[in-house]
Amino acid sequence: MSRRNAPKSVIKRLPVYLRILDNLIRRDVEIISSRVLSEETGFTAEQIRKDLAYFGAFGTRGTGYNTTYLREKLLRIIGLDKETKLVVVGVGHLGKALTRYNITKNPYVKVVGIFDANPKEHGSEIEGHKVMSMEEMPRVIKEHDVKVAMITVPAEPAQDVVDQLVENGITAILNFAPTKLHVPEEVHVHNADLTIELQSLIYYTLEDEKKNYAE
Amino acid sequence: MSRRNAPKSVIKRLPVYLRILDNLIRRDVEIISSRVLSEETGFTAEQIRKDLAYFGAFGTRGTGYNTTYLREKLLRIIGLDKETKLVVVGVGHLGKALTRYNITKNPYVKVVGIFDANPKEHGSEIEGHKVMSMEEMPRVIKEHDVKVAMITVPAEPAQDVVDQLVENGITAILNFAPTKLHVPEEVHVHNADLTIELQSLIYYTLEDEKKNYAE
DNA sequence: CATTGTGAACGGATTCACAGCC
DNA sequence: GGCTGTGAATCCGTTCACAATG
Repeated sequence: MSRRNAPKSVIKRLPVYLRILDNLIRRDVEIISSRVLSEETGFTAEQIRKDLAYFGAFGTRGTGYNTTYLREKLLRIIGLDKETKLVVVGVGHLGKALTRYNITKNPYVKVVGIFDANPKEHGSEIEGHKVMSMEEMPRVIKEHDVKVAMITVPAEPAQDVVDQLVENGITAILNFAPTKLHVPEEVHVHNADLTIELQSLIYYTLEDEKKNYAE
Repeated sequence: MSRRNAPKSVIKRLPVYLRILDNLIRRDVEIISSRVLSEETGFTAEQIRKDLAYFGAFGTRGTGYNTTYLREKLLRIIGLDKETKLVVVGVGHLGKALTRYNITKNPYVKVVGIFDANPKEHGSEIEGHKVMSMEEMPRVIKEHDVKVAMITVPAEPAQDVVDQLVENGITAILNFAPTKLHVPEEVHVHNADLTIELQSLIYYTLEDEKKNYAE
């Protein structure tokens, strides 16, 4: 069955399923029902079945899903069946931590270039990877045919950095800079904005205090 | 006009508006139309007007919105008109970086406690704040009446940490641990999961390669 | 008979279109 | 005239209910 254009919300859930399956397989669980997946993920069983059905019929009626088989299908669907190359731009505290996290914890992803505008950082190492100058970025992206970038620069230079990335062939950007990025339609941006998450969370702490907002 | 129960999607956009307003005010812009806000945020002008209308009529027909006035309203709506106290649990590389980020970049938020299970971290400082043992957490939360927590512990201990937080009165959790947290209905969790963001992004890099997934 | 896979019904959020107002 | 505020129409994702099937 071929890929129908699944909604974004579905795509965001696929990595969750993958993570649960990894855990189950580690515990030698071979079969899993949508009901149990539901308990593990917090999504409804119907939703899980429908999500998977966007890409094919992977289960067995009356039984459930084979964990190993489903995991392999998900890897293929998400695009993790082959290693994804990644460049990182910006190595402040957060950039360093996130880069380290990706290098050590994300087996499906390979960091092939780390860049920063600050010359003081050039040549320093993060988990054995040297930080390079921005000038080297185009060469590295082309050399490895990189499509995915993570940026953790401040808000001000972010758009300029993104323009350079897009110009050199990047089509997917994980943005930690606290700003809206403008990119061509074919380029995908996922924003991971700490401040927005935290502030919208704070909203709910006063949810029950029924207050007035005009005057 | 009083707060009607606005959808989650609206709440997530409020901090975006706030950030744009902060920038505009810094540039001495006094009036802004929903159309220009639309260009700055990427949301449609109608959506912006509707979002704001959930909380009141803050604009002037024929003119637009007064930036300073709207900013103040938004601060009040989100709950940022008074300082929000925050505790942090887990100070690995990522926890340290995020804590630093909050202390230095988030003026509306005040970190009142940083905790870690690892005794080696106890007494070490992050931007002048001492890291404490988990045993001190209940006291600090009660002393400051803290409602919001950020957790950056590994997946395994995350649920246990969350249970402790909830037990001590935390009602809002920003979760960086790569796992689903189970909490009572009245507790709000926002997940900020790097791996999920990155993996779902990778999906889109192969969007155009029309492939088959069942064999 | 348990569980998947799926068309139909539902509901919530976005967009449309325009009335209301400065 | 221009821009906000908003009911109505639309779109899209979730839930429901059940047919299909190992």
